[in-house]
Amino acid sequence: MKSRGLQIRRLKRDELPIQTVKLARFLIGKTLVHDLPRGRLAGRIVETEAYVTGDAASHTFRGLTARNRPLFLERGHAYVYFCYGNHFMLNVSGQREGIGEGVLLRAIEPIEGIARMERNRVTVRLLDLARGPGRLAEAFEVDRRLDGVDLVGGGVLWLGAGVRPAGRIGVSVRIGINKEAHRLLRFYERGSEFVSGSRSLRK
DNA sequence: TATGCGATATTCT
DNA sequence: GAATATCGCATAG
Repeated sequence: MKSRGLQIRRLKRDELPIQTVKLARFLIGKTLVHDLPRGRLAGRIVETEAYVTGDAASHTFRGLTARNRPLFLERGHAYVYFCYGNHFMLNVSGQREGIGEGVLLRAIEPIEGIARMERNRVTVRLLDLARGPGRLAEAFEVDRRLDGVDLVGGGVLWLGAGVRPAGRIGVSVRIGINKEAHRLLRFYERGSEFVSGSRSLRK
């Protein structure tokens, strides 16, 4: 008996705030979906970080390069890059075309395709499937082939409306950076066990 | 719980 | 050649 999964409505670009920090907050509770030939991977976004203009921690701090080009696309495009020689990171561009800003997706609560995520991650611990940006990309089979795709344009990797309302949203400093470490640009669903970082970073 | 470390590829200096 | 938006494992307390 094949599961039909739940209905998830695709978000339209018009629904995305035209401001990266607002988008980072907006995306908490929304859905990330990757439709693959053998099934769907989906989950609730529970943790994000914003990277904005003038931010030394942003990949666009020194302007447009071949790598960061997707961040300069109209809001809602994917920027996927390879980090620390091991992991892919998935970002959503957050501004009007020509402005290089984005939102890093840091953690997801798995909803659909869990068995496949377990295989992708070589772990059966539900909490660890997509808790952290590198794990998230691995669970969702996101790699550089998806760099630059439109997440609100009808493709296989897309943003959907929330299947359950977001809880209270917490704000904190970002994780894993050295520059601009004081800025409060990390957003998360408070109390969620699917959020990365230490316990204090989930409260 | 917290800290430390190695692995590893790509980008930019 | 240095830096890096990480992870998983090890060890200590």
